[in-house]
Amino acid sequence: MRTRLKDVAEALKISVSTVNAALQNRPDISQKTRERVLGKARELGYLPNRVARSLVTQRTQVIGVVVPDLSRSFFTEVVTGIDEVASAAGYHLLLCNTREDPSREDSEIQTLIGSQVDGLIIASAHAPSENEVWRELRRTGVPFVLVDRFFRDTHFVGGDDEQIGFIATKHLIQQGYERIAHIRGPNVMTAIGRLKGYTQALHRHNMRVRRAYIVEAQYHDEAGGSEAAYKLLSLPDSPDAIFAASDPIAIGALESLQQRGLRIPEDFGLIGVGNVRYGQYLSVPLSTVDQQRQGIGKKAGAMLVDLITGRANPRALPILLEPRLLPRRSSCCKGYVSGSAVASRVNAPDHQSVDANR
Amino acid sequence: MRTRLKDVAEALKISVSTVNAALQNRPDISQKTRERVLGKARELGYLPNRVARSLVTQRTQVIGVVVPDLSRSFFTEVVTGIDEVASAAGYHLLLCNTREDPSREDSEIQTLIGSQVDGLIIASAHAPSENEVWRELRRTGVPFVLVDRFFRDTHFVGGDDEQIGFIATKHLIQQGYERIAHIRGPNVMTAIGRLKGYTQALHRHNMRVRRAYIVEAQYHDEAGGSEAAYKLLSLPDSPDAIFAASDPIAIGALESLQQRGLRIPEDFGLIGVGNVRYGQYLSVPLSTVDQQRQGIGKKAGAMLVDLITGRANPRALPILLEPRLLPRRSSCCKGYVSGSAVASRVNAPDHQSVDANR
DNA sequence: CTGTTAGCGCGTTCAA
DNA sequence: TTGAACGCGCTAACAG
Repeated sequence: MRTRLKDVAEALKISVSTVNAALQNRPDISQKTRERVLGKARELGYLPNRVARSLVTQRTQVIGVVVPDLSRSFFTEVVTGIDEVASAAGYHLLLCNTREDPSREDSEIQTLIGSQVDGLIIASAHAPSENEVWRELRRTGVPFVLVDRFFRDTHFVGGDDEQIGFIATKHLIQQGYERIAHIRGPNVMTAIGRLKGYTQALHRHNMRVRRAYIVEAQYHDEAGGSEAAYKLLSLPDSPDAIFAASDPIAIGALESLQQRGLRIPEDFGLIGVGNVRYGQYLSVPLSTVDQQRQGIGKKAGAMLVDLITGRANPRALPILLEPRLLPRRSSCCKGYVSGSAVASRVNAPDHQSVDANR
Repeated sequence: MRTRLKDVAEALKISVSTVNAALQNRPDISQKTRERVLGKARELGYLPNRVARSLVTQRTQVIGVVVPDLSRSFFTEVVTGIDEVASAAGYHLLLCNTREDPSREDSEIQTLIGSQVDGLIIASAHAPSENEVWRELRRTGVPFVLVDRFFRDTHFVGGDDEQIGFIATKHLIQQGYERIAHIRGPNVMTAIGRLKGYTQALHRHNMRVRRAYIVEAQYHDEAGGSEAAYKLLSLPDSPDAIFAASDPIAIGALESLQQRGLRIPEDFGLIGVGNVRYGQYLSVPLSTVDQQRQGIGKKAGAMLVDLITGRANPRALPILLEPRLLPRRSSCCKGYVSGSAVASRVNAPDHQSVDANR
């Protein structure tokens, strides 16, 4: 059913290794045989068996990709970025969705190693402490790059979360908001970094950090964002702006704000993170910080390919992509009544259309 | 560096095949040896080499997935659905992004076949005529399922596009709109089906189909939707509602409508297709038709797994998932002034939160 | 230039 | 209950 090298060889009454050499365009094969081989191979529909090839070459041209949640746009965009550089370098992606389950992550990584992937890109679901499997990874020597969640002494590519928190908060301050709250993400690196940036920006501008102004939600949970905003608005001395750790949180918050009858951005400022698609088409165009999701994927893919081919520095050094502020109407600006003044100021620095579609 | 069966065997001074048998939990191995083997295997960090295993078993436990554009949410949601059932059945996904390039699709499918994938799920970039590679697919006997784009005599899972077009248009008619235009997608099956449903609905309600009311845009192109709507509004007898073939098109159209100062839904009705995330949070919550994207992926995955394991009917029969109308504010309803009456009517049938997150 | 030979790591006979 | 031998399809020495 499947044509093998041997079938081509027998049809031509020559040896397997000659066929092989001809198909590899090796120079030590006569033009005539090469043509005969190519012709017959095509005629019989020969396709090289990459499994057999991998067994001997010890390379699969496959990169394992491990993500915690395929249904979140962050990860699919990262995967898209990875695929772009990986496929250009001749690699395919073997995809694993761990659904935020650390034990599943461990077992998936093991089967990926068993699959002889040439390298791995992992967005880990593990808490910072329990990094068991990576000993295994190190032992086998499979090159791997972490994205989104960082661990010591590993190759890492991610957004610069402190910067993200810092520029988002600073932006709100500069727009004249005075009581800035933060809806933070769960207890993972990225959320911690954004929180840190938030507090730093407040300090830098001599504003105090109030515990009550910091509430938590899941990154992808609009309802949670809504609740969190509701809590904040119920405070005795309620805030006049929110830096949300993600766009979905911000979108949820927006609902609460609007239900409360608050005018945005006049009464209340709002900014998120992630630059989700359609953020600019929301009932109030949402200011956000772009983390360069595809860029993270591309960098990670490029780094891994370099690691595989030995072109990269095997010393682990983290790469942080610079975030970009995308001010839109939801935070621009307190005091403006509406309309064109804001719109024109907002359009210029908005890189969305340029970068989101590449 | 990598532990092999042989290494475990030598460490234990027993034969490879005994180790193998022990690891497979075959009953004809004594409890004692089994434990010794398991212990040593764990100690040495043995992971079965799936490449070698595949070479002999002729199965890889890998499903090839071919999509034309990873950056479109439709395909990533389908992939998510596929992964859900595939991983549950013990399969991994080998992902290929063809970037809408038919020749790339052909070559990718070939390397996937060469990779000995156990099956393929393909969202084809090919125009209906040029189905070259599928002879190859048929010849090799690799089971495959098509999604999104249909071809004769193949296993297919997709949305019911005629239904989609029909119920969307019918909905606009029932809401009292009278001059209903259609921004159709490009010349592919899905767009043709939706167009057909559109014309059928008009006929059914004794409304005429006007050529000028049908303009074209790319599915994922908001700017194109915007232009298309602009054209429609420039018509002498301009429409009072648009059925857009996708949500992004509808979102683009929405911009044009608002720039024109039209009140939605009072002056103008709008409905899209796809149930993109955040559609309900847009400046006007967007009515849409849910195609069940993840459902398509799940069905396709389940069908392929059945095909691989021989449980499925090898006769090709297309599966069309039933679309669901999600009426939101953008089309509900002409004559209503605003607010709560609409909102409450709209919330009940909105399945988004239920289905989008599974 | 072409053919022969020897593995890659594992699974599956069949003997012992 | 265990071990030896063979083959999956291909690549890479080396021999002719």
